[in-house]
Order: sequence, then structure tokens, then C-alpha cells
Amino acid sequence: MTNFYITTPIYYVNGDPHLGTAYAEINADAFARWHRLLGDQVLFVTGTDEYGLKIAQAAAENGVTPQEWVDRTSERFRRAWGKLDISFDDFIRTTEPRHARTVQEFLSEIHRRGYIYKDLYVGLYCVSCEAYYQESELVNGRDCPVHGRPVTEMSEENYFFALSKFNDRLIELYESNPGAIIPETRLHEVLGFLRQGLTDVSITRSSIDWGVRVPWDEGHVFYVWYDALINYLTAVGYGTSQGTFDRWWPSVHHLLGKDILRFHAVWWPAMCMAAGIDPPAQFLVTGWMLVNGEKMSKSLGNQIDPLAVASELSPDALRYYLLRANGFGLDGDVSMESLYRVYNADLANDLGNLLSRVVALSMQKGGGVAPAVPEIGGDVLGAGPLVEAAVSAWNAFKPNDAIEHAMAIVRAGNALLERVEPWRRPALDPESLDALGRVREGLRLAAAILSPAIPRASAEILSRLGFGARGELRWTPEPGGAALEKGAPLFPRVVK
RNA sequence: GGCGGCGUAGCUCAGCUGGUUAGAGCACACGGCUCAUAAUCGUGGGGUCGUCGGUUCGAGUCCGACCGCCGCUACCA
Repeated sequence: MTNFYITTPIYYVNGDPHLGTAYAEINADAFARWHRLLGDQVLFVTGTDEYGLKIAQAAAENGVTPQEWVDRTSERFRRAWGKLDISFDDFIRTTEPRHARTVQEFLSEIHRRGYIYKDLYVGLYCVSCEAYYQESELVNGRDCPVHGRPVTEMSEENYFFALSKFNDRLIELYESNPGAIIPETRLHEVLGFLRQGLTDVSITRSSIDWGVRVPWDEGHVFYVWYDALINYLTAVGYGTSQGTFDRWWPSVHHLLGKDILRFHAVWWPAMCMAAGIDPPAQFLVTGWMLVNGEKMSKSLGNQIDPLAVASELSPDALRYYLLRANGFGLDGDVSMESLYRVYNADLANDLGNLLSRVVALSMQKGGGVAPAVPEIGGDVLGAGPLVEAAVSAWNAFKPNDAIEHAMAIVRAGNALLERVEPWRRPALDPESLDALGRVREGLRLAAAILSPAIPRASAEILSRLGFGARGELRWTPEPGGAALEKGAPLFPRVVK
């Protein structure tokens, strides 16, 4: 029995769920569903990041307490994921007591081991924002980007994490484990960064109080990044349930966007090493969804609203499009136009229509029941190799390849029907029955492979074709005779 | 500047360690069919594989130069 632990980033609750966060959820969900299908024990964790200065400010602007504010915003994420059929097993909120406990436990351990020390943090501070800025963030090299007023150099006593002590171990980790970061180009980035040399980083703030308290010094809270990463441990019972922890850690797969790669691939493993636990096994780094080559932005008005697509078409439609349109790890150019095009071509015309064809033909020419699945003799659908290829693709975190192989089975099914032409033959013609049985089985296999991407439609395909269960991921002869269900078009064509 | 990557049909891309006439999907054109969501099936057009040079019996696939893009170059959830 294999254990598969996968995480998404936890989202900062300052904004609403959008296409980028939905994309991460959908990918992680697909991988989780794939491994459940394989029979693995799966733990899929997502959540929200609720501390930090910007949250406190947003709460103040809205006239509520920070906790009231994050209760409200976090719920928006949870509800959104429900609408996209995201099958998470746990949802971590960083303001939960269990998380604070884990953070304090974990960082105390690092502190005990001598990798956290007190020092002076010097930075450029905007009094109005009550926040530090990097020089690169400033306007004209000296003004706060929010208030446009000059920042001042300030300093405070902070705790620092001895990141630099892990420089060599991190390089060694990735050199001996090149598969630890997918895609490879992100591995190169991380190694390049590491080879420049690391400096220690400050991990607490005394100027804010919306955060997890530093247990050995109550005047400080942990800087938001440090507590956020630790959610990956909260979910598996670090410090509270050794058995649970040992079961899932360290064979964890962290899915994340390329913009937060360094925090995950540098800081986080170092923190784990400092605490005396193994670093996480793998990082799955996604690209960005671009619209006409540009980052989506509210001002450009070029957004794709994931929830709107889900309600207009279906959650499956959005999921399929995002997983199909782009290779994992690459930036993808997306638009509503291409979404409709892919939806019609693949889901309505090829897949949905094939289901309609085989059900209708079986009713008219096949005796009204599910046609038997014949022995594969002369594998006319090419299903065997295609299923194998799809399995490899899912295992290698390449949803678009897996989908492509499934669709090849579907196309072969349509072609087979054209060749045999059951509609021109008498009812119960043996060749018709053979072809219909093959297409039926082809659809079962395609539905299984596609189920991580389009869970609803996959279940519907199986049930309409009279398959009691999903069955195995290989051609399985079966006597047929089950009841069929005609039903409405699975993916109604959309006309624009 | 340094490090890394990319540039293949109208569009999005596959092409692992170099080897028959360079592939897929979409789009387009023509033809067939009518079971099906005016869906489907077949055929076809279209590519100097960024440019120049080199290695090799042979290069999209290796090497060099150049042109054009892009990412990273620390405390942005």
C-alpha cells in the first residue's frame, strides 16, 4: 500500500479565489484523484494563510476584527473549491489552534538546536504602512509604493534563522535528487540561487501582533512566511501524533506556483533539516495562466472567472480545459475563446457525442442493452498501449499527455463505428455487437483515465453504459446485458 | 552583467541517448455517412525545423557564433 501526500499552497485570504489559485487546486486534485484510483492511500491538503500585516489592515478597513475577517474570507475559498469538485481531505487554516501548536513546537525545536538567534534587523520602513520594504520595491528608489512617501531606515530586534548553514546540504540534496523539483528548469533555478550563497533571514516581527506568538519570547510573532509553510506539518500531526507523521512524512509532494518556488525549495527544506526531520520529497511547480500572453489583471478586464465557467458549463469543463491546454509546469495562454473551442471539439464532439452514439446504437441495433465487451483480439482501438501511456503520464505528473492518450481512444472509437456502420446493418448483427462492445469498453477506459480531470462526467459515462464499477485499468471482457441510460447530452455544445 | 531556458506547419505544441519521405491536436479545403450534441469518418494543402558556420557516412536532434524572446539573480502570499 503506497501513501501519497499532496499539498497545495495555502492561499492568502486577502483576495478572492481566482484562476491561478483554481489552477493549482485542480492540478493537485487531479493528482490526488489519480492516486486514489491507483488504490494508494491519499492525503490531499489545502487551506488558507490568515496572518500578516495586510490581513490585519484589511480587517481594520472593513471595521471587523482580524479573526472575523479571516473567518469570512477563508470560507469563500472553501466554498469555491467545493464548486470545482476539489476533493481535499483536510483544510488548514493558519489561525487554528492546532496550527499554532505545530508552529511553536517546530520552531522551538529549531531554536533548541541552535539555528535561531536574536539580532538586529535593519530595513526601510514606511510608517503609514507599518511595514518594511525592499529597495527594489520602492518608487524612485526611496518612496513607499503605497503611500508615495519616503521610507525611513529603522531597526528592530528580531529572531533570525541560520539559513546559511544549510547551503551545502541543500545543494547536495538537489544534485543527488534532480527529480525533486519538476520541471527541471526550476531545479536549475534553485541550484543557481543556492550557488550564489545564502544569507540568514529574519523570521519574527515585534512590530505586528497578528501572527503566531514566538513561544520563548512573547513580544514577537513569526513572520507570515514561516508559519505558513509549517501548515504542511500541521496536517500530518507533527509533534502531536508521531504515528500519523511517520506515515505521511517525508514522502510529500508540494504543488506550488513558480512565484513561490524559493520559499518552498530553499527555506522550507532548510527549516526541516534544522528541526531534524527529512526535507520534503518533491516540488511540483506550475506555471502561470496568461491571457493573450499577459498576466491576468483586473484592470485589463481579461479575466477568466473559474466559478463563472463552472456554473455556465460545468466544473468538469473548466478542469478539463486547464489540465489539457497546457503542459504541466509551463505558462499557459488561456482565453474564453479557446476554452469554448476545446470544450466543443474534445468534450462535446468527440467524447460526449461518442457516448450518445454508442448508447443510441445499442438501443436500436444491439438489443437495447449494454453490448458485451469482446476479447481484445486485434486490438482495433489501440486501447492497450494508450492506457499504458496514459498511466505513465499521470504517474509522471503530465495530465495533458494522459488526456491526449485518452482522447485517442475516443477518436478510435468514433472511427471504428464509421468503419462498421451498425446503422446500416440489421439488429443484433454480430459485427455491430462486436464494435459496440469495443467502443463501450474503450469509453470505460477513457473515462477511467479522464476521471481525475472530469470526475462527474466519468462517473456518468460508466453509469450510462451499464458498468457497475470503474473496474481495472486494462481491457476487461464482460458479458454485457446491463441496462443502458440515454440521458441528455453529456457536454452540450456551446454556440458562441 | 552572471546563471538557466526557448525559437519546429495559420495556432498550441511532441520530437529520449543524431539515422527510412519531420509528427499530433486545433483551424482550413474537398469528399463520404446519417447512429449521434449540424456531431462523425476519410483525404488533402501547408514547415528554409531562428540565422550562419562546424563535427559526422548522416543533424530539427551534437559544437561554435550571431539574432530574437523569456525566467532567476533573497525575505513579494
